[in-house]
Amino acid sequence: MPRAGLNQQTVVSEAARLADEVGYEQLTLAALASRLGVALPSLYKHIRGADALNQKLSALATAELATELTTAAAGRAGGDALRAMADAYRAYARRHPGRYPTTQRVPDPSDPEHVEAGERAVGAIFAVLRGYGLTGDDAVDATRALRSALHGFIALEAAGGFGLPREVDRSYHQLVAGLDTAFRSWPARGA
Amino acid sequence: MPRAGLNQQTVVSEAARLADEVGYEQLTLAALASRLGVALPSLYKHIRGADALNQKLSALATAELATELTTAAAGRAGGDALRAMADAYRAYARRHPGRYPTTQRVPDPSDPEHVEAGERAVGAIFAVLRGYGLTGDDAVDATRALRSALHGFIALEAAGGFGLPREVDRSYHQLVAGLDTAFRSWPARGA
DNA sequence: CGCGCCCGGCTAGCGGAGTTAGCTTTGAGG
DNA sequence: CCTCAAAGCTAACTCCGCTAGCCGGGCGCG
Repeated sequence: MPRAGLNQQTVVSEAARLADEVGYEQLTLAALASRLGVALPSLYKHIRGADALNQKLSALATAELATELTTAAAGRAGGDALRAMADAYRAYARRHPGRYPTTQRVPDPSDPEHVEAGERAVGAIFAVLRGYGLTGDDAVDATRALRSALHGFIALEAAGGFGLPREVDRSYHQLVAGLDTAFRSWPARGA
Repeated sequence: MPRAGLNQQTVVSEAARLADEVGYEQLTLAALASRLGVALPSLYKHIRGADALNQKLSALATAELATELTTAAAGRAGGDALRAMADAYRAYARRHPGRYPTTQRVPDPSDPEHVEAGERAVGAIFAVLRGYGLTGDDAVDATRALRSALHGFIALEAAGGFGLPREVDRSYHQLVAGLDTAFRSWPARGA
């Protein structure tokens, strides 16, 4: 009986693929093991358990998302950058419906790659907001607003909270336009 | 051995209390049964199963939330109404961390009370947006934007995605102010 | 080239969650 | 007072995560 030749890398990336196929909620160690042609307990040689797997998935997805956001914003500024980043954000969530939810997990402080990925993601957002003249506490507030709006939209969309799919694109476009408006005249702190 | 005297009403409302105490993820039929002083399978005399319970919980929470939103907006208009409604929304989510997540479920079409509760909630939002002169498709887009922003913020907050708790209030305040700005000059459709 | 040992696979078995089947018994209404 | 529907129960099954402990493949070193 030849060995499967797994390692943490292959386990996590296959888990990511599986999650995208069957949905985050349906991602199970049993399904993953069977997909990898291995008995369930064998996974424990590579990963500490279900929770650790989700954490690693979060690190992977956060890194991917950070890269896409950075790429989207590169070479653009202001509203252009904002729209490009927002589109990239939603596109990632739609392309990877299983791994996207894991990006909401707070990064594991003991995993340097995870922490770095999280910093890259907010760094990309900060860079765009700097184009609106937002820095310091204002940038913190605006970052939270941007993340809230985009994540909220995607969560509602994924939950089926909206009606006709065709119209959803327009609503997203309007949301981003609204953010642009808000950032242009972001209320002064303490206002 | 005297009967416990349960019915669907008492089961669901106790589930709501339990969910708020232990968290939505930790709400389990086993825990609920033990809380009600009954064996687990007995619950099936009142509820079809775990999924049906969550659906009923959703109906309950949606109705409560709709009432709070309506009350908050009553007698106010424009930015005042928006701020009051946004505060009520977040207050509900914080006061009922277990039942709030269920409000994201799409209403069960076969449960008239659930459907009606959902309509009341978006009706309350529509009424506030009408104060900004938003109607028709614009109101649909703006409603989605508002729900996205508020829900997204609460989701990130609950996930621990923000830092210092003290600052979070300010960020929420700024988010709502940004929404006010956006709604004041909501981009024309087709823009 | 051969041999030892590490490590990645396995089987067995536990506890917890949800669900179903089918029995018993309470207690309200005729 | 007696019937009977409904409300409780026990037992048993499935699926999931996890732990313990065994086994053998194949790499590294003598």
